[in-house]
Amino acid sequence: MLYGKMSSYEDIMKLALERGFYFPSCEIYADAPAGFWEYGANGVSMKNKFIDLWRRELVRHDGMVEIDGSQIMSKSVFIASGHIGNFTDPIIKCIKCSSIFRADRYILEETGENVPERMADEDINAIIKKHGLRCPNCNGEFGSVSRFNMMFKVGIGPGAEEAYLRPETCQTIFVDFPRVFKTMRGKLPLGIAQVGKSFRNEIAPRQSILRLREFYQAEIEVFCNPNKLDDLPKFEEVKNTFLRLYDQGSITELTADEALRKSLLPNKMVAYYLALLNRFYLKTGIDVRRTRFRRLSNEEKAFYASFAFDYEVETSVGWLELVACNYRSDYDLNRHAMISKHNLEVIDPSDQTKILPHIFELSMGIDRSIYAILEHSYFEDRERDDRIILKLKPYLAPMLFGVLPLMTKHGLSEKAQNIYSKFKREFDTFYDESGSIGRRYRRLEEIGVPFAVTVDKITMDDDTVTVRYRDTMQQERVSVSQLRQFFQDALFKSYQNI
RNA sequence: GCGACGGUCGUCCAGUUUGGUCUAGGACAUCAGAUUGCCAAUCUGGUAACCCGGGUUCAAAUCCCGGCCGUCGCACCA
Repeated sequence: MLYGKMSSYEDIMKLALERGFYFPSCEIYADAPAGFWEYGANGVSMKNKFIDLWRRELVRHDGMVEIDGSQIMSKSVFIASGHIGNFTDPIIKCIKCSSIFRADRYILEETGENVPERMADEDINAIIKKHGLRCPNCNGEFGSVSRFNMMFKVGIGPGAEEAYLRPETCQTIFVDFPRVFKTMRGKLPLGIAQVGKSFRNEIAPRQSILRLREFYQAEIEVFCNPNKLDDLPKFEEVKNTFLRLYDQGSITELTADEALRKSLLPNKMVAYYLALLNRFYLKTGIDVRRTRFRRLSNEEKAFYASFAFDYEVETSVGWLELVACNYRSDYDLNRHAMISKHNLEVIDPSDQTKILPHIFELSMGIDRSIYAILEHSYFEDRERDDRIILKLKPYLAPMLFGVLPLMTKHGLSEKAQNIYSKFKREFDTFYDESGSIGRRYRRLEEIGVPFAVTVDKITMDDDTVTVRYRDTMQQERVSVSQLRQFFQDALFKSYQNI
């Protein structure tokens, strides 16, 4: 690889701030809350292209349907989903030093007494009193139990009717399932996908876009017949895809097929989607040798999951969870059917049986993925060339090429602006005549622009330009009339060759 | 949320110990001009900051209080 130094969180943070990939929300105000970040121009462009890639490699590839649902959903949705019952944690606060503890855990730890999830606050208070529990930090007394929920509550309309910002995008997919299945003439298995924002009131948001209170998810919910998880002909096309499975401290690399035969994966349905996911991340330019699928233990996995794999990537801040792959069984549809009193069963057309589908999901964190791509693409060499290069794939780079006149004299500016105008609606490109040519090349490299088009004196004679390659710094002469084809090919080839 | 430490141009840093000489300095970046004309060259000039609020004082970037944010640790993490 080019250059020795590993990129760090600080490098990426600095680049993001200086070059407008992302930055803190409301930053001109002192009361700007933590956990909210904005994408700037370069960040948005890259994020949009990431989502496009996700659509190509997963949604379209697999014939899924995509929806775009509301971010605010009714209270009933979250009663059904379990977020209100399971995620209002009882907490106790020390009156003296203000330390906060999970009441149920603390009581269990100190007394061995089990606190059921739905125990009333008064009963919990009584237990604390009975055992005379005090703050372990300062021996102060505890105040009475209060509730903390990770969801943001909102009041709808003048009556302030209780509703919540969704803590995961998938809930809209679940509640929309019957209509989407009908209107899209659905057949099992059916993938329903969604990109959008989710909201969690994290206690301690940290590390910029790695742990946000408002964040982007790209979720895929595959609705399937639980009796046919191994009846999946399309598995053949991915069976030789290599997967890196992590278990008991070590990573095993083997094909999806082998993983199935060794029972490291439960069925073809899961193996198929993990393989697709792996292929997708290969195309993002993340170094897949630094990724793994980690099977979660019973203690780690979410309450709705019967088994779960996390797709993780190694970065300078440790292993980062990018995608949660959960087998949610019929938990969600079952609960929504029960609470809403709608029958959510469908006919599996393949054998005309009526079933409540099971769900396997790929829940992707977009912000973290963007970060991981940036970090794995960042290279610098301070000693030799003093270059910082973001080696983004051309189809993910914020800009595909810059148009630069070698000098501003002899009509070169005008010629270059002409070329820029010709392509600006078709490609992400921009014009720059400020500073020396070398400086302009460096600026492009730093935000990952893979090509530079330079207009020189020869251009004025024969209408050719030089195209410079970011990674090699090599140049070739291309006729202006061939530029469109050149960039279309470049995009296509970079995409095909992976 | 708790604890420790910190917060000065876009970025990094000096200045805070001992209040005044700070009308806040430098480097890089950026903008304009000159010059060169294919890899961060040079010269000239410019833009640009003391996190917010309150207090002490003749005087606050500097001291005090509160808040916010950041880093780390604990806790949390669907």
